[in-house]
Amino acid sequence: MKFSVLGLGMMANHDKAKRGIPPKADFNAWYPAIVEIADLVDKRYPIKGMDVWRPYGWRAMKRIDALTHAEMERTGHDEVHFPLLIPEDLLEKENRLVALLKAAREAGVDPSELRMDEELAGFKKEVYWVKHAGENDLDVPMFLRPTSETAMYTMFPLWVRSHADLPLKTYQVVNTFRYETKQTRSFIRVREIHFFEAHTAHVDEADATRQIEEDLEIVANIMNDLGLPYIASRRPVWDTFPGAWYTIGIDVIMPNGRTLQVASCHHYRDQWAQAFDLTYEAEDRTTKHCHQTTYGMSERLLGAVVGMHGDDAGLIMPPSMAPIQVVLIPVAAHKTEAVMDTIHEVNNRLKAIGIRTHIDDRDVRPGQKYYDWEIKGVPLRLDIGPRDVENGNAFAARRTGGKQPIPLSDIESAVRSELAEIQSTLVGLSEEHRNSIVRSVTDLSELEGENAIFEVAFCGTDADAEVLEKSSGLTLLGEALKPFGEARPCIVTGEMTTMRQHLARMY
RNA sequence: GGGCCCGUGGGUUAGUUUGGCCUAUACUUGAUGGUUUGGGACCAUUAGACCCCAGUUCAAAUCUGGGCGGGCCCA
Repeated sequence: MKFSVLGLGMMANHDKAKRGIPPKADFNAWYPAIVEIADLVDKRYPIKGMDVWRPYGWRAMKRIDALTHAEMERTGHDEVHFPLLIPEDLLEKENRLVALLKAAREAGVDPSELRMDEELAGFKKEVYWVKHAGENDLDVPMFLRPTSETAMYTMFPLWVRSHADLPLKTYQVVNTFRYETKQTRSFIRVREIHFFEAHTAHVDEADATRQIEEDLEIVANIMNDLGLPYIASRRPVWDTFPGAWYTIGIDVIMPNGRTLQVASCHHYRDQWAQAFDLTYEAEDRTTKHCHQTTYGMSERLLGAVVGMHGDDAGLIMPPSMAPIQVVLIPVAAHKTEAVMDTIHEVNNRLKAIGIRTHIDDRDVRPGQKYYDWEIKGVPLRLDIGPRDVENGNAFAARRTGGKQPIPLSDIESAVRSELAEIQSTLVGLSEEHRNSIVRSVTDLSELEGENAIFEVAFCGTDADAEVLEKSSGLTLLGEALKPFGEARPCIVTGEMTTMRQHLARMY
């Protein structure tokens, strides 16, 4: 914000305050403010952690979903839709599975390498229960799905009979529920979650592993579309999803250097299949257990887009998912009829090539429109006034910075290249951001400083990891999917290793 | 699990310590009319609130208890 000696600065300051956007540097104030000011959500619904999606926010989310649907179609997943309610008794299978794995782990592994496992029964406390219907208590209580393994794997055995039914690749986009007791935050920590989950079943471990590789490719595509910097890590054992052989977490690097897990993939091997009797008849007529995977993402993707790209003036939507890619602003339309004619012509031509446009013909001053659309993060603005019509131009202003006239005669390709430039600016910024935040360190004493993620060589036990986390106050994201090229000494044990791990502050 | 704090128009808030001056402050917002319109215009008119229940009291936004809702800190 600029201040002038003439008091105009004071005016500007006051006007800014009208919208009440705190500076982005104060992220913890900026984020909750901007999601409401930009009309993404209405937090006034009287249940904590359950925001109302407003039209603009919902459209933004649906655009992100559209990217996901396109990837699902490309990779041959079929969309399904399971019930929200799950009967309590189905949980028994799952509990038995988790207990079994826990026992096995404890029996087979040196206890010094294991951490204390607090939860397990914790699951029941984090879900919403339906215990009455009408006037009656239910014989079998039901709960609102926190995720759909239990529901789906009850049905999968009915669907899978032979190897010809495999691979089974399904997904759904649904709401899931978690009874959060901690502080909630729009999109980031909520009680009703807009959730995507893909569930697959395969003939063997190798095929399931190939699925995980495909999942990571999908992650890469979507993250590139959204311009988000991320780290994919194989989670430590204690952070592995119950019942999973291993879990890969996808963490976005937020502006303040904290990480936000936006997605995860789980390789279940045949552990769940054994618990749920998910078998198939192989070509050699023998009966085998399926190997399964899941891949989940949530509305946190939108939270990451908001957090990563926004600035002091509001949101910045990447063109790939912006509900409105181009806003058309008629200027001084009352002076020349040709202004509105030109606006409509440009609008029609852009719509014809599939660009999402909006004409802002409200009867307010242009300046107010500019500010409004900056807050909402529309990537490209086209002003058209009498002067522009005369010159055969539209005046293009990029939300990422920069303004210039572009020719009306070739408006389609000019707009396309403006949008492409905005997209690549955002991707470029995201890479810069990653490079500025991730710091490679070789000694425990260097694990200091705010706004940083530390890359280390680490191959210690769970107990070593616990010490590492406790002493630094950071969280171990896990083993990066790409190891170091050459072995280095482990930051704790000093042993040579290529294991590349990250330590960060997580949301 | 333990501790602390808060609840006033759509939003942000003053007033609560010490009950009465509250027929509740200011900004913002909404509506209507007019003048305006190339970076947040202005004027006029107008709309809108003390979380709920019980109690104390001549008198409660203010005190007490409970409920509901929200926030923060620690494990």
